[in-house]
Amino acid sequence: MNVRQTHTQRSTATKSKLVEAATASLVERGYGATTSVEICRRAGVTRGAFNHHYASLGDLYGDVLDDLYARFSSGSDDPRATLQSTLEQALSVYALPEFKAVLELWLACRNDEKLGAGLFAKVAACATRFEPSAYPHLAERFEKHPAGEAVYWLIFETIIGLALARATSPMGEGPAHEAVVIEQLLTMARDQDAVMCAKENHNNALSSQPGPEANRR
Amino acid sequence: MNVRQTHTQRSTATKSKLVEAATASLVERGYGATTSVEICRRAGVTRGAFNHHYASLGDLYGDVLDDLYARFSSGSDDPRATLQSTLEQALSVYALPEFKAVLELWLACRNDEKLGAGLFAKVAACATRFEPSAYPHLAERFEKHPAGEAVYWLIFETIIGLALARATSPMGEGPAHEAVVIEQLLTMARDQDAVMCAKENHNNALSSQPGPEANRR
DNA sequence: TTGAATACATACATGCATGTATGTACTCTA
DNA sequence: TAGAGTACATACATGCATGTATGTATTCAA
Repeated sequence: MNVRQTHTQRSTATKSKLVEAATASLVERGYGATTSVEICRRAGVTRGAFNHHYASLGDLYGDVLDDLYARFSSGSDDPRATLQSTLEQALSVYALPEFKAVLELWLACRNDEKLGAGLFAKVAACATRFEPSAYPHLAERFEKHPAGEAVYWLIFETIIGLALARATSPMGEGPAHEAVVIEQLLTMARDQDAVMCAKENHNNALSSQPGPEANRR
Repeated sequence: MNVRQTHTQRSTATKSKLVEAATASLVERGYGATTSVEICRRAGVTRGAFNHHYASLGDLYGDVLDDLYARFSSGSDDPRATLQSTLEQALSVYALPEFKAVLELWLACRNDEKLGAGLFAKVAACATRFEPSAYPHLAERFEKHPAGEAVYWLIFETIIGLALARATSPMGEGPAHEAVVIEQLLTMARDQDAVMCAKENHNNALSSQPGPEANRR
């Protein structure tokens, strides 16, 4: 029916279509409504094709998570990361519609034992990518400045909260107070960066950077 | 079979059992696995009883949300609320296992059109209970101190993030960094309270309260 | 006290998601 | 190029959740 294709070409193409369809369905309709029938309908393949490549939905979700994590953490290995740059990277990611797919799978892992058995290790492995240890230079500074790590985790949890707000809003838009919260986070990140930077190289950073306590509004 | 009971007594007792069973099932097994069969099994009633009182699961979830909101917001109408007291009230609530039931229903509302049609108004009405306007004295101060409202919303979203972390963890426990994040929030709340309080009654608050920039760690 | 309404209980029918089993066309390898 | 393996497609069977319809016991109201 199609043009001539190698086996691996057909396989990867079909699996890719299934992964994309599953992601889209998770975002638009949630975990509960994301059935194999719905996924195959979106992907334009039959359930036979799905069953040939994946033993269960959980298997497919494994590939979905791999795909999403790869998208989310691209470019996160900058060796000169600061709290501000880390925050800005996170901000560029959390508002993506696909983030809802991750939230759906997180909750599903907790709820569905069979799914969790297969996926939980992958979820846990992903979680380490968001820990400070994933940013060596940040982690190093945190050893001397525990307050920096506190700010890091505060930023992290706040972003998750904002992502959940988007995921639960009817059109996927952010809450009315989103901008002001982000502004607050940016201020905190910059202030803490200034503190940590100032103590590293004593007296040359303070003049060019705003003071650590600046809360301009 | 039972001792003599009035009609309304039997009704309220049965509905109460159904609400509790539904909440427990939402917490333990999530929205997807919370079927009418499962709820009735937990409640110890037949599906006939359930169908007699509720036209659908969505109707029951309406009562579930009412019950949970009543529990969560009890005592939130203190006229002398501060950011710190509001935060402490929130901290005493968000870690309750029942909070996961609310999260499940929030996401389900977004995912399930039929459910959302009936429940979304109720969810939105609940959301207003968490807005600053629900704390008149706080809202009044925020008019002169927009930064206070920023801190308020930051606290709000961070707590949601922490609640989600608990909801998605295998045993419902908080993340390792939970304590340090909460400590950071408390510091921010106290500092901002001091700022707002200091500007209200000029010079008597600063001596007894820690300075607004204190970040003791 | 008697009819009517309420509060259930039971049984049946329907729809849907999944799993499996088998058939077919294409591709690779020897 | 011929057999074998791969990549699907189709059909059937099963299980489960929901809705409905009807039956029964209890309570209420006149």
